[in-house]
Order: sequence, then C-alpha cells, then structure tokens
Amino acid sequence: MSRTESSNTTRTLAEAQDRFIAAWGQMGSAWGISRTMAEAHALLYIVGEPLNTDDVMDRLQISRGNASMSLRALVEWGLVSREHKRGDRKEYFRAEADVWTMLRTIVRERIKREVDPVLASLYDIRDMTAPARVGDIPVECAQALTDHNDRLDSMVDTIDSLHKLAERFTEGDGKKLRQAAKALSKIV
Amino acid sequence: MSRTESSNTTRTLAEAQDRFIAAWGQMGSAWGISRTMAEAHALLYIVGEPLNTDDVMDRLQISRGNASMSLRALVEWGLVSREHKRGDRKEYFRAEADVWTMLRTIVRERIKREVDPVLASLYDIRDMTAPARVGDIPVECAQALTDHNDRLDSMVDTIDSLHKLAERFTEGDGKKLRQAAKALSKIV
DNA sequence: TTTTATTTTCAGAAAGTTCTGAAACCATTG
DNA sequence: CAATGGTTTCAGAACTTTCTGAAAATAAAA
Repeated sequence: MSRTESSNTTRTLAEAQDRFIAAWGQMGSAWGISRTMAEAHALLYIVGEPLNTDDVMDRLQISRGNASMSLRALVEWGLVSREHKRGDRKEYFRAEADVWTMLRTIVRERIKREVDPVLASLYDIRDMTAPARVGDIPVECAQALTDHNDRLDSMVDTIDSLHKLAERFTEGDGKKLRQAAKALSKIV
Repeated sequence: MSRTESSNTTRTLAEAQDRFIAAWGQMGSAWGISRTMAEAHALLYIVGEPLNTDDVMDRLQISRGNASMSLRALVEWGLVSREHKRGDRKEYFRAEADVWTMLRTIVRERIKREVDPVLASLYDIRDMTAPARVGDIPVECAQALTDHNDRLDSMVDTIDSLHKLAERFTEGDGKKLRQAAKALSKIV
C-alpha cells in the first residue's frame, strides 16, 4: 500500500528521482537550455555527490559525446564544477549551484536575449510616433493615433514592469524569492 | 540625422513596427508559441484595426496555410477574435487581448505543463525519503540523508515560491503587475 | 617512448518543429 | 444548380535542434 497518497505509481526512490529528473529536463527545455543539460544538472543536484561522465551516461542513457558536451556547458554556465578523486583518473562533476541559481542564470540570459530587443523596438516606435501627438493632423486620424499611442504605452509599461521584476528577482537569492512571494501575497 | 538616439537604423514607422514584430516573434517562440503565431498577434496588436488573412500573409510573408493555422490558434487561445465587415466576404481578425493578457495566457499554460510535474515529483521524493529521518540508520548514512533532505526542501521551497508567485501574477491584470513591481522594489 | 585510460570534437544521423502549396471544403451569389 | 471567393487541411518539404559514435586529442602510467 502507498504510504502517502503520492500522485504517481512511484515505488522506489530511484524511480521517484528519475521522474523528477525527467520533469526538470522538460522544464529546462521549455526554458531554453537543452533537455539533457537540465537533466544532468537535476541528476547531479539530487544525488548530491559528484558523478563522473560514465555515471551520467548510464543513468541518463545518453552517448559519451552528449554527456561531455552537456557537462561542459553546465560548467561554463557556472552551475557545475569539476572535481578530482585521489587514485581515480576520471573527472567528477558536482552540482555547484542550487535550483534557484540555475533558474536565475537561465532567466538572466533570456532577458538579455529576448526581452531587451522587444523593449528597444517599442521605445523606437514610440519615439517615431511621438511627434504626431503635437502636430496638427486631420481629425479622423487623431483618434487612431491616440489609440495607437495608448496601446504602445500600455505595452511598454507591461514589458518594462516584467523586465524590472525579473531583474529584481534574479539579483536576489532563494531566501529573497520566498520573502518576496510572501510579501506579494499581501499586496496583490 | 536621427531625431532621437534610437538604438537601430530604423527610418520609417513600418520598419520600426517590423522590428517589433520580429522581436516579439522571437520572444514568443522562446516562450513556447510558434514564432509566426506571436508575430501575427504582434502585427494585429500594433496596427490596432482588424486585418484579413491576406493582409497578414503579405505583411508577414507567409503562406496561406500558415496564416490560417496561426490565426486559428490565436483565436483558440482567446487572444484574437474573428470579425466581419459589411460587404466584404473576407474574415477579419482583431487582437482582442493586450500584451499582458497574452503573456498571462502563455504563462498559465506553461505552469500547468511544466512546473506542476516538477513540484509533484519533488513532493513524491520527499514523501519517500521522509521516514529515513526517524528510522535508526547507520551513522555514516545519517549526514548524507540529512543533506539530501535539506537539498530537497530548499528545492521544493524555491519551485513552490516561484509557482505561487507566477500564479498570483497571472490572476491580476496589467495594472496589478505594475503595482506589484513598484511595491516589490521597496521590499526586496 | 609506448601503452593505456579518459575526454573532446565534430560530421552526419535522428528527431522535432514549422512552413508551404495544392487540393478539398464551405458558403454565398448569380 | 454551377460558379466564384474564401478558408481549412494536411502530406511532405525545409529548417532547427539535439544526439551519436568514432576518430582525434590529451594526459597519466609503465
């Protein structure tokens, strides 16, 4: 019998871990890092102790090349560190960062790559249409332009707020995140 | 000479709009809806008035099939509505939702699909390892297990906070978002 | 130095996603 | 009803991303 009303038919710890690894991998790929990379990080984080390339290959059922590349990428992102064991020529990898740091790292990168250009282009359009507000234009155009400007402004505001919010979060640590979540539940 | 120190070499409004559409499309695809779909929404939103399939095809340089599918998907997501014009047999599409609604819709969907499974699997693991806390186990294992549980707890906390935060945001409207962003800047 | 263990690299394979275009479909008009 | 204008569908094309596996590189051991 199930000890708790656990949502799935998970029997062993390893199975539960695998399910987590899979779910985290799924989420990682949704957030723009490759599934394998996210899975490798999840594995290293959940087992807690350093694993070598073969361990990762075996557990994740992936090729050597893929394991090598993914682990290297994780090291480059600063989410995993290399480690050596006495009397063992293999290289070991340890999850350096916690989940929040990983999330933060990814989100930061994303903001730079995706949100910034959107904001820049919005500011651009706003700059270009701004003079229309003061110039004397046919009456039938005036309303359309006002609408356009309003829409633009609301857009800029939204993206801007989101941007600032995300930046603020990614500055803090996990504790701050929880603190903020709590505070927000009272405000909003 | 440039009227403002606009970040790009944009000359006309149409160009600026195109740049925005492209940026928004980029971002959309990063958030899990197809680039074309995001571009179509951006186009409809920025022009403000309803466009027909051909307008969208022309402006976005896409095939009829693609336009039809993308627009239909937008309608299904509730982000765009169909509209008819008297004396015109063509069907028109109008951006119904503002940017915040679109973002919210996407984020909601994502949470359900990606964050929920992660949380579920975490709770699962926690449930399975919980009895180890009270059972009498070899001393050398105790520390490892405590570490494991700590790591797990911190993970659950982080994802949980994030989840709650996202849900809270997606409940409110754009005004609430801005309000929250402002409030948060004082707290965190 | 040669041998052996391990890691990295990268061309192409596999898988996944998005797009096209032509045919089928639907609705209105003559 | 047939013709016309418009929309949807979907098989396969094109493109993108990710993965493999074997060869090349590196490093330690003999």
